[in-house]
Amino acid sequence: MLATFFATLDAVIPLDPSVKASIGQLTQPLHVPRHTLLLQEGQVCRSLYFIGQGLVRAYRQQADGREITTWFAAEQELFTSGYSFISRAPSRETIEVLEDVTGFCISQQALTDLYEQHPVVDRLGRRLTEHYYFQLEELFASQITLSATERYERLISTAPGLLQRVSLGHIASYLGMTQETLSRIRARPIRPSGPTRSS
Amino acid sequence: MLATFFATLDAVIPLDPSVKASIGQLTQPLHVPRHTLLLQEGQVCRSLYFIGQGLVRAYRQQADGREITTWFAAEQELFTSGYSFISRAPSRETIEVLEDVTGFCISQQALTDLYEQHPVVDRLGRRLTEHYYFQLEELFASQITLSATERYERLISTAPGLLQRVSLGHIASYLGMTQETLSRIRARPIRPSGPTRSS
DNA sequence: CAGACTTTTTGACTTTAATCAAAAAAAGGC
DNA sequence: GCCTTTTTTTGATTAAAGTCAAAAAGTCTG
Repeated sequence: MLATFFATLDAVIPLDPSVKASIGQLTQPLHVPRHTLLLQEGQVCRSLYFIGQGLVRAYRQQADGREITTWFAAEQELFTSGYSFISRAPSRETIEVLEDVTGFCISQQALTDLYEQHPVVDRLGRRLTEHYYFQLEELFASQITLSATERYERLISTAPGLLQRVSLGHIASYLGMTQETLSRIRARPIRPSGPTRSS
Repeated sequence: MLATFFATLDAVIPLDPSVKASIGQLTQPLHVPRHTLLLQEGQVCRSLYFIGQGLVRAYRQQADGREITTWFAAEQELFTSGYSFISRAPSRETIEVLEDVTGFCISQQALTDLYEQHPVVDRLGRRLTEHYYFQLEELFASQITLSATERYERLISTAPGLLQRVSLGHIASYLGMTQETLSRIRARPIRPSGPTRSS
């Protein structure tokens, strides 16, 4: 439903009905089944997507064939292959649908039109980009400063539902460790997380 | 000189003279000596800076007292403590002047005024944020996928001058390794970077 | 529900980089 | 220029996570 899409955007910056009308006109409904590759490495990402229902991930294929998951996106989230979409350059990442997706998409051209028609969309884009920047900044900091175990614990607290929906292999590569390491971390007894008195 | 500042902005998006006039009015000249802390952890970052001459770094202090350098900025670059500046929240990073800086700064309020006066500044901000996002994305990918040696080699090719200007301790924490590890990497014989025939 | 395929776990071993400690080299201040 | 302070290097050892291999558990599908 478009309403949830608008609600998500309104939370970033309240939009006039005229802006919403334009967005509504330029937005296409989207229905893609599991296992679909919405974008393959080397292609230019021509759309910005909004997920009403479902789950996707992006990954980069390394020279040795290994896949590194770079992000996940689920309900009420926007996604695209950022650099490719903005710069019209071939993408270095592949976008894979992990759970059937229903939602909306906006083409590059449609977004360009929106930018020209409504200056507030530039502000919306700025706010969203800022938001994603700060999120990435924290993720990066955690990668530099935390151990494998701490990164796993951080994921549990920032995205508790994800573990139940995504295979451990994908999670492990997202956390910058091997599947075996993640499996061993999970097998370890839970460490006490604070002073607990058992009288 | 303001001209180099405008040239940097013009490279992102060409600005009308009226916009430049507003920017010029709201911009303060900046002169800070080496060792100055432009921002300390816990303070709100109230300015966006442009460097005409000089070099700064940002770092986070970890619980164990260790400093992790999160970025460097030098000539013709903008910097601020992003999240703090945008959200008016206490900064988690400290900004330290490594080489005397001359440049300009714009206050939060001035930037807000600019956004209201000239919609094109929203677009400028969006483009700049996008640019920094993609840069961070690549840095993050390199952290996940590359070995310590490869990360060092990447830095040499992406920022060749930095090594001559910054201490190894700062570089090492920026690259996510210890100073000792970086020192050992540098001491190692240069590995052949391609097939070379010695007839 | 049986077999095939995929995912997760476990084990033994290796590699990479961190840690702790100290020496050597370089930079700064008087 | 000399002494102090900081930075960088070197050495020995440890810890963390990766690798390779195989077993176990879980899923999908006809």
